[in-house]
Amino acid sequence: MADGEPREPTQEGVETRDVIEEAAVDLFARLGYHATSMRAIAEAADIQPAAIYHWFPAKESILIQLQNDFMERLTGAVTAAMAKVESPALKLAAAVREHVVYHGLHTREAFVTDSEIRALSGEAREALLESRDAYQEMFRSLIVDGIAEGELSTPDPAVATYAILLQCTGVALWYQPDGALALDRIAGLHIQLVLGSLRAADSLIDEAVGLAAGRAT
Amino acid sequence: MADGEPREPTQEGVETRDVIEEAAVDLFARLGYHATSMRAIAEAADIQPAAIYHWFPAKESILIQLQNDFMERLTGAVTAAMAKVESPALKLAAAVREHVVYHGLHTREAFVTDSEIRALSGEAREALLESRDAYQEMFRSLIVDGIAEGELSTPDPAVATYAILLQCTGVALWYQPDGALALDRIAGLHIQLVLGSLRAADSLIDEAVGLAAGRAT
Amino acid sequence: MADGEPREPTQEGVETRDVIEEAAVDLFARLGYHATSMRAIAEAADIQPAAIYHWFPAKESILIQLQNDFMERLTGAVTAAMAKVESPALKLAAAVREHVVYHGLHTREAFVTDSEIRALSGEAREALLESRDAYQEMFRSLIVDGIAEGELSTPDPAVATYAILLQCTGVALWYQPDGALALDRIAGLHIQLVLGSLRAADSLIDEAVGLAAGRAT
Amino acid sequence: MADGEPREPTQEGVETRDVIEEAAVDLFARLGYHATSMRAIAEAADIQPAAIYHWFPAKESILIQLQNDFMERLTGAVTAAMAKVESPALKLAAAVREHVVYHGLHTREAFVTDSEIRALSGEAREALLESRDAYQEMFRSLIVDGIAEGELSTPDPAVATYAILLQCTGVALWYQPDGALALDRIAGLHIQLVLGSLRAADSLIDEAVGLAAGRAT
DNA sequence: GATGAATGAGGTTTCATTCAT
DNA sequence: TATGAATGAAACCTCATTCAT
Repeated sequence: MADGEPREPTQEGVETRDVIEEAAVDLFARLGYHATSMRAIAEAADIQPAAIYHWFPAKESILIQLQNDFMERLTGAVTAAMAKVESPALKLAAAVREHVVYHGLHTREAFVTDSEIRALSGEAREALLESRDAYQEMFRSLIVDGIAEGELSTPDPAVATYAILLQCTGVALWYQPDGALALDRIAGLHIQLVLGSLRAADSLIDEAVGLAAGRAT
Repeated sequence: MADGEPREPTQEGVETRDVIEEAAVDLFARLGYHATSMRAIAEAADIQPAAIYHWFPAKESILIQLQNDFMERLTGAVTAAMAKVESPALKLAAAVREHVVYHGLHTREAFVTDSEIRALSGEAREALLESRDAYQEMFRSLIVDGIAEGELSTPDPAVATYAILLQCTGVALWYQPDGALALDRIAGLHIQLVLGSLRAADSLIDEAVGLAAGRAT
Repeated sequence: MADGEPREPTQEGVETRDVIEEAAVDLFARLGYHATSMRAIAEAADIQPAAIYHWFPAKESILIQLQNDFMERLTGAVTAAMAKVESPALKLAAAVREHVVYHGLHTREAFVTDSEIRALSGEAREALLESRDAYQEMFRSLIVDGIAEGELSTPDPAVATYAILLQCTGVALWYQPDGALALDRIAGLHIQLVLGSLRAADSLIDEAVGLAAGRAT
Repeated sequence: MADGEPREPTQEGVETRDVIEEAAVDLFARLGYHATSMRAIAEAADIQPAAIYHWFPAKESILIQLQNDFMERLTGAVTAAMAKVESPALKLAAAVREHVVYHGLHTREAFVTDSEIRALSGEAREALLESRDAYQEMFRSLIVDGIAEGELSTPDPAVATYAILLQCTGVALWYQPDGALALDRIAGLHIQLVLGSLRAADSLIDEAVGLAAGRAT
């Protein structure tokens, strides 16, 4: 938030900033942060390298903004989705669904946020790790609650949380918008996999998948 | 360790190659391939940068060797583990167990192999993608066979394969050898999660976990 | 001149490009292309090595530009000189004169263009060889025409062309602007040598030398 | 002579030294001295780079030996050829013939000797320049003598010497042993060109060409 | 708001050479 | 007689960044 504050948002200016971000996320996702040069970003954005420094104080700021924005919006979307249902298992299903859909809609941002944490230095890294941990904790406590309520079962909620988030986050790695599989269906499949791996009852799984179906972000 | 200090005369030349590889895998895993300089590798290996070129023709070659070695050994270990049991579900459990254990024993190699495919160029990239795809296909066909035999169930074996491998591979991201959790136990947990997500019967899961337990790589 | 001294603000950016070219041609001529480092060029141009890359994409580009410019201007000057007289022998004399004078005025460019063709790679080499061959062909056909008209005589026009161009080009190797010999006189001497070696009549030689005299480039 | 003295000439050893020299002259001629690496020479000689240092103390020594040998042998051959005839013009013709033939038989050595003088440093450069100057002086004094005897005529013997040697030396640049032109004929042509450019009588030229014909080195 | 020019540090790689064996 | 391993310097070039305009 602190880094790379937007200047006065005249219409043209804001566009340039967006063009830079778009170019950056695309290159970061395809080549990686360190393999992407400011020159390459500038070229993709059809401006001069120096112009980037009007909008971002440094290369790292583009990354930071990207990652923080993604985490904030993801957390918001998932929190909102969870609020709409009651039981822990259904909340978990809603969270999984929103997580998968959001990752499918923003594969590049998701991948960059996840894989380039190590490119950050100092405070920015700490901050991102913190919000990531908070995000994971949301899922873990749902699982714990679900166990407490007898809906779910697993010998190790912490490991299960890692495993579940990894498989859901991984959607960003292979999902393609123009592919044969609809994002909605993929989300449903993941609910089934997740609740299945937590030994939920068939009826609960069916309910969870059914509730989730047909709703878009 | 300091500059100028004479090193103990290396026992064999090949040791230098190993030292370079060790330094490289460590840095690649911590910083990423592009964020790791040859100078840094040389420093970590306590040699001059030029000496690296006596053993590897280019920076990329170190990465290629690392990745190919890992994939080859992983595939070998998993194939061998699968051969020891009969039914598709038990083969899958054995594969999951070996995959998790191998990734836990070689977290850095696993992570670098997985995350730095894009750092490769041309043929090396194609070759690695090919062997990765073949590896994935092993798992997918086990799932398909398990469904055919009535042991397993999932609406979409392809998506399930992605999801399962992602969560098992992810062990390399968080497992720490000196942590509280034994690798053996983590492997067992993943068998439970995987077979659970594929709706295997409780008895089958128990059998699979039991069979796997107590065997080391 | 010394380090750290502020330079007079360059009048125009393009001047830097010229300074680089001047430094490069000087070093290439004295040390050879491969013995000249970018650092040395930068130092001679009183800029940082990186600044060169603002004006030329690579070391080879400096050479290519140098050579192409020289060949183009030389060909233009010689072609123009030839157009001013009628008979083949007089055209040849005019060409020799212009060739010698141009080489004397641009000894370094001439020498570098001639001697560093092999430093080029691929297309640039082909292109330069082509323009050099076309240039040689101009001289050869003049000799052939002169023979046809009975003005000149030689058993082998091709060999004569090589020999004549070598001796005229060689002026760039030994001529010194501040030396005792005027360029004009050297050009006249070469007309005499060339026409003499082609058995031209004394009267024709005298006419050719006379026509050429007193005209500057 | 001083540099790179041959060790005890056991049969194998001498062979290695020759192989190195052969590889070096070939590469120096094709790529230039500075563009040729010791590794490349070693590879062409099918040995390890370190082995070269058993036979030559440094890269420059290979060049020095090459150039000195060539100049010594060339001077010897030309001197011997000159001794066989009497008048200055015929001596010049014999010298031209021997010079051309020797350059045709040793194009690579000739070219390297001529073009890589600037690659030498210090004493070696001085020494080579000295022997080159002495060689040129031989030709110049023949021309001066020829003029004194009324056989030859040129307004400037010094310039004529440069021009004549440049065209004759240039044979090394374009002559190809397997080409259509016999070296003998090329030598004859150059005698004609040289004596022609010095305004020798037709009868003298015919005699000079005739005397030279049919003799091989 | 954006550019063109430039910088200083550092990137990967190659160089000629050395030396113990 | 030759090698394999290693070195320190330097090669070309790219990097993120700055700044006057």
